[in-house]
Amino acid sequence: MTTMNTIARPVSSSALPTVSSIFPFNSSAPLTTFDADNEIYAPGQKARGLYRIEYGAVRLYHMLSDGRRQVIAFCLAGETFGFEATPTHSFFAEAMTSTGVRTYHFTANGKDQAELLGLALRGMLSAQKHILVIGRQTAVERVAGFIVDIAERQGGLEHFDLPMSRLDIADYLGLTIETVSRVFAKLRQSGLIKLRSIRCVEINDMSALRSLCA
Amino acid sequence: MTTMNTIARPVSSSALPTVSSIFPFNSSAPLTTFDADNEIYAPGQKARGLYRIEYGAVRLYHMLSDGRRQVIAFCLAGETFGFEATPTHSFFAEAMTSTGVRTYHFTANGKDQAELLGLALRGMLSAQKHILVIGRQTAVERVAGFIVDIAERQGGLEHFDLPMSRLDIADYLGLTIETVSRVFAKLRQSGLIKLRSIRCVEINDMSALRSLCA
DNA sequence: CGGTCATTTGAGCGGAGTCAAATTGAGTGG
DNA sequence: CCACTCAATTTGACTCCGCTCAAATGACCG
Repeated sequence: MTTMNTIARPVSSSALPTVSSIFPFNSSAPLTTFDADNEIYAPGQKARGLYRIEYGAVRLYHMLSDGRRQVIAFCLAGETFGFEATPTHSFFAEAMTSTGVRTYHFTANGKDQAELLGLALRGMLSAQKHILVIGRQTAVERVAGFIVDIAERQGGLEHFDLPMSRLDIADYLGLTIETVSRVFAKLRQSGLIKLRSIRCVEINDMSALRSLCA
Repeated sequence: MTTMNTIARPVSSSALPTVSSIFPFNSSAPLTTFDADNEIYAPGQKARGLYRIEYGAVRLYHMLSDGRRQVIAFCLAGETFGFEATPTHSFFAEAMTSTGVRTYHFTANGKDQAELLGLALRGMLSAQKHILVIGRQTAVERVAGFIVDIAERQGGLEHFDLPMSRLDIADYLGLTIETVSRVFAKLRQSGLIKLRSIRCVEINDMSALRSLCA
């Protein structure tokens, strides 16, 4: 049951995970499962611990009152989310596909604290880097960077499945679904990527893709 | 968004500061001073601890190779910055005005760890909220939210000085200097704010300003 | 008072958004 | 295996918010 959505996971220092992070503990909390698009938690709910994804994928997002949505992070298998600076959650967490998570609680134990601190610091850095992407990069740069990022987090294989829809990608990159679609088309027409299917991307020219990221 | 980050000095659980945070320790490290626009650290340099601002203000930013800049956070007096997920710094830190900072080092001591964790978590949340602002809000919403944020962090007075230039504001909000200037003009013409001087803002209608934040 | 730099204002452009229609594709049932 | 349905995605046409380029104004300082 460990490998369903794959994932090797060599954490290199340059490839930093999202808000979520590789979970450093051994443990065996009970497994909770969620179907696609089911809510794991919502803003205002009391935070009850950390969630480690056994299989599947999760989106964390904000929502404005008029419906505008901003996805903060995608968390993949092996990664951890649920950190909070306050006693209550600040975001929505939703399964993107059928997903299984284990919940963990931290103790005041020094080792736990140190590990949690590392996760929080990496989460902060990841969010800060995303600010640059959204604040100063063009649509092509954002999408190219996104593809490279997901490719690396999936283990760096030449092809991989996107666990998220075009709408999710758009809301993550601060774009619209149409723009994301057009950029994918452009990258495909330029020969940098191939779309084996709508959700399966094959990278033909990784270095060109990287140079597009600015 | 109504609460960009916010908040006056006493850190309540609901009130979170920027990347930087209110420093919870008593100590008396030596004071280091920087003139306006002087570098405190740069990406790649070895991180040597945390910096608490005694007076002045600091900007943390990213830079793309073609000169595009994204300010990640403004840190004001009393706040702390310099957290890193890696052994080296990831950003530029620069004094915005004449600034004095004290450097601190954390020990493996449990209390220190716990405090640092809190700072990191608040920094992460702050960055995540900024992603929403930059990814999904209009120019007017961003500037209105920014003014409210700074007003609250300056103590919630009816008027206050902006420690940063229009260019800094633009690079923080993912806009251009011209757009920031035009939005300030619009807010002034609408009677929501008054500009006592180019750097001094007076808020005439805080609730209208808040409702503009979306 | 003149010079320099920051900011504002104006005019026009363009990248990404909006609105709408066409196409693809995953299911579903016959 | 095929026909049909419905949702997701793609593509097209056009719009507009924020950007670019440029000039005017204002603030500060020797």
